[in-house]
Formats: sequence, structure tokens, C-alpha cells
Amino acid sequence: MTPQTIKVACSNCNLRELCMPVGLNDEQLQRIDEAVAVRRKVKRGGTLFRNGEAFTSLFAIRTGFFKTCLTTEDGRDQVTGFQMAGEIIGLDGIVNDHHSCDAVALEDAEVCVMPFDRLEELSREFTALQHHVHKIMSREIVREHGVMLLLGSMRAEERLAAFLLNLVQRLHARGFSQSELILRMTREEIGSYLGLKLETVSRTFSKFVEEGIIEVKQRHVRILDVEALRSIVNNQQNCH
Amino acid sequence: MTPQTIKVACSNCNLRELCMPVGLNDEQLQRIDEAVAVRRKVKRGGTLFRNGEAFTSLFAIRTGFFKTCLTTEDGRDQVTGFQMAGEIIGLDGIVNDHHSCDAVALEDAEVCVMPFDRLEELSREFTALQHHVHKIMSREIVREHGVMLLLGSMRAEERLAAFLLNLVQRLHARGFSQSELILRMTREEIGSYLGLKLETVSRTFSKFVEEGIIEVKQRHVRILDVEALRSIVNNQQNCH
DNA sequence: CGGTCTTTTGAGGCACATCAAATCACGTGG
DNA sequence: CCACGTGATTTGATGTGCCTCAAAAGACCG
Repeated sequence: MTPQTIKVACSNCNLRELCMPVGLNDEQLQRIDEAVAVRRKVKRGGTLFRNGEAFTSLFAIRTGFFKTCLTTEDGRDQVTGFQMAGEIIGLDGIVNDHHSCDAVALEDAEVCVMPFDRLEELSREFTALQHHVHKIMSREIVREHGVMLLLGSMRAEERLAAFLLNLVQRLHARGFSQSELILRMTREEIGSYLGLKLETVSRTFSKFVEEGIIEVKQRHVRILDVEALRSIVNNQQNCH
Repeated sequence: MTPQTIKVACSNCNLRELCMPVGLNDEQLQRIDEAVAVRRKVKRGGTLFRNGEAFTSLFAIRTGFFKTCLTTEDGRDQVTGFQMAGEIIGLDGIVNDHHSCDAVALEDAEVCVMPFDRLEELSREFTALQHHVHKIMSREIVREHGVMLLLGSMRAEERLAAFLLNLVQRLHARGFSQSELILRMTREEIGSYLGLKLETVSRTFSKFVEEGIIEVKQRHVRILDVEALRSIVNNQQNCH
């Protein structure tokens, strides 16, 4: 079961601005190309890495959509994030040289393999790359702060509204529509991420539809009233 | 209102093994001493940094106890963590050059100021330091995964049990008792961190006391039955 | 076209929130 | 040193948002 691999080059990658720092010269880019020489395909439902596996590389998502999730022995399951093209996955593995969660492809995907020891070497040479790595990790920390706020203080409608806004904003940054999106994950996975049961997710979708805020046809969602979603998230009624 | 500052040296700091990598030689340690040359005192209730402030430095806690929290315009408030001696605070600021949360001292505290640009310079020179910085950030990411699991899938008793076990474990690693601890935060702050209301925290404490699992006298907690706490966290009854 | 997985919707229950009040701890100033 | 005010904590009564259980409909796939 060897992973499928392909030759690759960051220097001519259209996602470069998402996963690489700006301000690198050609020579530096070529050095990075040598380090990030391998791509890997993951079929839908397949895992990029699993909890407990040795950590060697970070992965830059080129195409496809992933979830990361924790699974504990006692049967708890928590989706910790959804990742799309241009995002970096695998940061959890650095601290203990082993991954501490699973990364599962929600659709056929392709990632660039970035061996972490090579990345550290290059970081020591290129200040811009070093700072970029730091920023990526810091961004993930800040993102997780936001999820903690969501899980700790929001009600179901607020959580789902925030979730939709976040997804559509990230998709828009990648050139997709501001108002339409296709959910790559099930209601159950959304629920796990948001700390809700799948029935609650489904009911909340239905409520939004009734209120004319969104249209839902299966996994296809069209946002009719962004402002309504925003005002649900920035709810005034919880500051009493 | 200039912060109080003092000269400092990592090389003879008894917390070094907590916040610095092992395997540095004397020359390297001295270089770090020059970079981390300043300490800062924060009075109880004071802030080390606030949301929106420019980011310049990471802080290593020398003494005292902090909370970090998000506060949104709409009145939401979320404690994202509690930090104690030897822990690094401020990582959230790297990505946007501005802090995105508040760090508040819950008791009189003293921190070592580590200018981040100096830290990046030294990281380029000392592989061990570079890797250490990466590990610290990865550790924070993994910690937050755990909080997401807690907030997303645990019931009140499980959350509080996990919280107590985590606190006492960290205190024990610093030479304190395995079974006794003093809470530096209010019930409300615990509740905010755990996604619960302060009344629920108080009731759950009372329940644990009734069951003979802990003793509580104000902020002083004595753990009588660690195994009971562990089995509450590793609950079998939620895998049906 | 049958089987499986996903999603929706309903009915009822429960864990936690909310509201309220009393007690307690603590710091301050008389 | 005590009285007082303030904030923290506990406890009770009640409400409700989400969960649980259940069933049916719908989508997808071999």
C-alpha cells in the first residue's frame, strides 16, 4: 500500500500564495522545490495520517478537502477542523514526533509532502520561510481559539451560522462563490465539529431555510441573506 | 505606566528545563541570556497584553498564574487557557503582529520577555532552539485539540474532572502536590473555560464532594480519589 | 432495483441554564 | 478591632435548548 506520488514544483504552483511566503527569489524557490519534491494522492475516505503514526512531514493541500479528528478509546469522536486547498495539515505531529489525530480525505485529494526536517533546514536559511512557518502555526492557534469561543459560548444557530460564514469566506478567498457552497462533510461531521448532534444540525438548517436565510438541496447550500447570518453570530441578545 | 523590569538570566534559571531546550552549550545559553534580558512584573488583575496590542515578544512565565481570554464586542467572553510557571504565552500574536486575546494575571506574576525577532534570529543559529519553538507551538495546538474534545463532547462532570486532573498534573510536574491544589481562578472563570455557567461548576464541585471524590474549602481543593476522576473522564457510558 | 447510508422530522426527556436568594469570605475604613 | 460593602460561592426552583429515541423518506451505489 505505497502512497501514490508525483513530482511537483512550488515555483509554478497556483496555490503558492496560500501556502508559501511572498518575497522569495528564484534560487530560494528552486531550493524549496527540491525539498517539496513529492505529491501524494488520497482517495475519498482514505487517511493522510492517523493518530499514533510517526510524524515526518507537513502536508500542503493541493486539491480536495480534509477533516482532522480525534478519536479516543472510550468512543468519543471530535472533528477538530476542515481543511481545503492551500492549507497546511499535520502541525499536531511536531511536538511528540507522532500525529495525535487522524486526517481523512472527504473527497479525492492531492497533497504536497513537505518533509519537516528539510523545512527546518530551509527555515534556518530563509528568514521569510521561517517567519511563514511561525505564522502558519500561530494562525492555527488563533483559529482554534475561535472554535473554543464557538463551542464554549454559542448556541446551535450561532454555531451553524458561524460555520457557514467561515466556510464560504475561505472558499471565496479561493475564487469560489460568496453565496454558494457544497458541503463535503455529512451532518454528523458538521455536528461533531460544532459540538452538536446531527439531528440538531439538520433542524437548524431547516430553520434557516424556513426563515429564508439559506437554500439547502442536499449538500448544496446557497446563502440568500449573509447579513442575517452575520447578525445571528454577532448576537446582541446574549449580553445582558 | 512603564512596566517594571529586571535583569535576568536563563542560564541559571530553575525553570529552564520547562521553557528552554536541553542540549545547549554555555556559549549558546549566554547568547540567549542576552536576548532574554528583561523581566516584567504583573500585578494580580493586571494584563500582560491585550487584544489588539502590537505583538513584539513571547513571555515565559516565571512566577504566577495567568488566564488568556477572548472578549468579543457582542459581550461574549471565553477563557482560552490558564498558564503557569514555565509556560509560554503570546503565541497568538505572531500571525498578525497583534495579539488577539488578553492575558490577565490571576496572581502577582513575573515573566521573562523574549523579543520574538531575537528569538527568530537565534533559532536560525541554534537548531535545538528552532525545534523547541516549533514544539512549543505544536504543543499548544494539541492542547487546544484537547479542549475542543472537552467542549464538544463532554458533559459537565467530565469537563470538571478533566480540568482538575490537568491542573494537578501540571502542578505536580512543577514539584507541587499530586492531590492538593489551590485554584487561582473563580468559578466563573472555570466555567468560561469549560463552557459551563458558574452555578454548574459550583454544583458539580458539590457533587464530587458528596461522592467523596474531592474536598473543597474555598479555592483549596484536595483530591481524595484520583481514580474516580479518571473514570469519570474516560467514561464508558457514552459509547453506545 | 435492492441495500445502505444520509437526512429529515416528530415526540419526549434531561442536562444545563436561568433566575433568585442566602451565605460566606475578604478588604477597607471608621 | 469591628462594621460594612463588595464580590464569590452555594443552593433551590424553574425553564429550555439540545439530546435521545424512533421512524420514514430520500439519495447514492453496485
